[in-house]
Amino acid sequence: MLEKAYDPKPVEAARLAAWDAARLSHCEPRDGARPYAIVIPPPNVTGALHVGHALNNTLQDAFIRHQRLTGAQTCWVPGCDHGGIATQNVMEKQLKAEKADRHALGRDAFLERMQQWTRDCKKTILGQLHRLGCSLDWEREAFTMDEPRAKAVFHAFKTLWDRGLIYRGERLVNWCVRCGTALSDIEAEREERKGALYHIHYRCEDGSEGVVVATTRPITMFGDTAVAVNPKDARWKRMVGKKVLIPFIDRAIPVIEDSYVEFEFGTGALKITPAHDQNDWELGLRHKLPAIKAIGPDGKLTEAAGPYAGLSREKAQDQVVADLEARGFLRKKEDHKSAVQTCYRCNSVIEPLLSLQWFVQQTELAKAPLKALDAGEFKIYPKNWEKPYRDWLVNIKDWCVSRQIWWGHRIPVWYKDGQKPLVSRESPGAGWTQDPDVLDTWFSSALWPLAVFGWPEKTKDLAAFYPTATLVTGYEILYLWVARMQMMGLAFEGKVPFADAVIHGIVRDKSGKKMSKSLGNVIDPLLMMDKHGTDALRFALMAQAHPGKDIAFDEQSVVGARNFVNKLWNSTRFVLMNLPPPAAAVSYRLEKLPRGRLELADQWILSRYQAALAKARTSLDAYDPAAAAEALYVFLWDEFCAWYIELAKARLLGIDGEEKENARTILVSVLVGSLKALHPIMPFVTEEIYAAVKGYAGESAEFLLQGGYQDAGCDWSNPEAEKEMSRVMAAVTSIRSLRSQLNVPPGLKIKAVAEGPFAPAVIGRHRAYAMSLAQLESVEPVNGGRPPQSATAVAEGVTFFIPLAGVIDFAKERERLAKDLAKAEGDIVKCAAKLRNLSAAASAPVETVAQAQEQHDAALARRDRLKETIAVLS
RNA sequence: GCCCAGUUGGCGCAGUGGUAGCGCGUUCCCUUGACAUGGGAAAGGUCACAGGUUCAAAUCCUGUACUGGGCACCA
Repeated sequence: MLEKAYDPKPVEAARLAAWDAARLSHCEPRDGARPYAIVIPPPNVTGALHVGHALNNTLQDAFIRHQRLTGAQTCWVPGCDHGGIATQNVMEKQLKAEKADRHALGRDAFLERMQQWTRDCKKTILGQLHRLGCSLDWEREAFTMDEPRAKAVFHAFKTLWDRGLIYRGERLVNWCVRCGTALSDIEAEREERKGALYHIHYRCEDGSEGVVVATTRPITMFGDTAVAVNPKDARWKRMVGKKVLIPFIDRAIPVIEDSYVEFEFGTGALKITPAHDQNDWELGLRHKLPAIKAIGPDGKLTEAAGPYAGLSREKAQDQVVADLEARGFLRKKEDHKSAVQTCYRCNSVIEPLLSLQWFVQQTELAKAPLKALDAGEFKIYPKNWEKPYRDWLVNIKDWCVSRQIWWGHRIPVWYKDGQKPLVSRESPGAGWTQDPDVLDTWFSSALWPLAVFGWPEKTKDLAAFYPTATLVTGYEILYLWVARMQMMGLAFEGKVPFADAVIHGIVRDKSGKKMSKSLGNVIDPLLMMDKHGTDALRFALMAQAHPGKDIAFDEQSVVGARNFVNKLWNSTRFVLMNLPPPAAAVSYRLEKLPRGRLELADQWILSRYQAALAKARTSLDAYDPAAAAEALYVFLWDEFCAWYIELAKARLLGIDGEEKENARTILVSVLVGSLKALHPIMPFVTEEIYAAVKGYAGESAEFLLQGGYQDAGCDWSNPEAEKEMSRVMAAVTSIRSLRSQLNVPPGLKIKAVAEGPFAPAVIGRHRAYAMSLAQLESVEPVNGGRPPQSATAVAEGVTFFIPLAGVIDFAKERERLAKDLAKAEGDIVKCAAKLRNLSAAASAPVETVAQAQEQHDAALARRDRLKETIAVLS
């Protein structure tokens, strides 16, 4: 016998142990079954998982389990990402807390510590994924920096090099002063900040007035190599060709013309600093201007800044502005908002810096992904991300892949005086030194779907599971990761790495704010699992995972899901209580039911059951778990438990016979089929229940995943039964409502009489339903008119009179009925308007007209009954 | 500046042409042999605004406002 309340902890532990022991989620490629593979977005080894990871991985697990239940051979590959800058930052913080730093430690010792950290962190993360119930193939664990992946990285680099798609060059790159490394364009985020626009006077070399330039960053003037004005700008025409002097250092720079310069902005004169601004860099190229670095990689001003050399950016800014003002160079200072670029890892302001870096040429590589998108070989769900994705590929710029950090794949290029650089994994010999930089962490991530299957080797796994089916990730890494995987996969294997990308939202706090440690609003998924159970957390997330939308996460939703889990548990308890002992039990299977002899509730629930399962399946096929969760929740709670179980009670308590057996068959079958449908979302409780009931269902699979979805055997769809049942329910509800409003004690059985076209059904074949669900002592036809001292309940096709001598308050009853009447009148107006509309239109569908007519007539009938009753009461 | 989403009861969200739904919360009643992690009944919304298309609009179109996001930026 099951416990009264579901206790997730012991169940989860036991189920995980059993799944592991059976290697349930391990897969070897085999012939015959359709492959369905997913590679996990490898979490960075930066710490523990957060609730966003819980969402991401529950989605994947739901899809994997769903596909497996449909008969696919599924493969879900686990792993972690070394996480480059992000992880190195974590370690640097640790070192700082120990009053140490990586330079003091040295590269080798630092890397050793990183390895140790990585081992611990991987264990934590994979343990958490395991706890979440993820049916990952634990025997395939991969890491972006392990040996097989290192081989893949080298092979990719070498291949791109050989194809001429990798080059080294001095370019203006996004430089994070704090992280001490270059970043790619997408790793620099833009942020609007308040600042000032400074108007600075540059004297003319010949002693004349000179020009006034406007800039937000006065300190870059030490790197100026020209001042540009618009050729059509009469104001500055006189200055063109002359030379002006940079304040404080008096370096002379030419005044040139370029139509890029806007008249309206600032003074119309633009100082040009090719080494510190992207636009200036391009202007510099156009006019063959030299590039002078005024700010170094450490964020401090260089010798070019003369007296300011050695000051930090921030200090120098204040000092230079003060001095400009003191010396009369500052002509004007106005408030100005400008977009600054910040580092996506540490949020500090990025400095455009001229430096020697490695780049991957992108235009060529972007062609195949665009073609794949156009051809429909690659789809993004939801579709609205396809346009930004396409735009990014179309406007793509070369990818800076070198990072001046230590944690990562070292660039496999070796240098020796007088020799061409050599691409090699191993040292080519004495005298050669390896490039000190490492590759962007996204370089190895881009190879992930290939590398986890052993690429570049032509492995069986690669043949079986590449291309993979689905990639599940957040929109924040659509370009950073998704697009790059497409480029690499197509470049190396000629096939998309995954056919579908499912883009989900981010999990926010309950008021919709982004979770962050500093706000203190982060939700720990482990805590949620501890408090409410893993299935509850998973269900809560899935029920809100509408395609592409963010989730406002409230712990209450987990409590609600926990309640649903418990409801499922208890409905099972009820079913088991009403079955014969296992030894005596036959197997209850839908195909054994006598189709022609089922009663209304049976026909109804089977029809609803079939619809719910179909909805759940198609929703999961369409990557819409919220719709699947909703369909199953409503079916199980509001239909199966609230109505069917209640209706079946009478039969189960009654005499043995076909009717009781039918009820048992349906209870067991519908329960088992629903468990299977629910299993992708809540694997633990469904597995536990399945173990308890599968014997009755004639199933022998050890685990739910091994059995596949239930085959209903035939089409149970039955619109007539659904309609009839909904009328019964409405009749029952009308009596319940009356009882409640007249304060009839719930336990008190009452007598009722009924009239109307649907009354024979209520009194006759559905008599037992009405009796038990509405707590009636009896229900009889009206004989000789309305009973005196009775209350009235008007439902569609049937009116009940409940004699309540002494109990009934006539004023209250009139009030109640008046309300119903008003509702009926309102309905009539609406229905009549609709009917008029429809009759005026030639194109109106016949069924719509018939339905509207029916609704109209029903409302009319209801109104008439209510009017009569009110008249009698007055 | 351009583009894309969103705007529905107190809160969070479904709902792509035919009388507005769900969860949580709220009110009243109920410890009746599955479940108080429960049951029953109820209150609560002119579906952001303005036009338009249609017999019929929360739903389709146009515009506006606000919110969020993406992209690109005039230093």
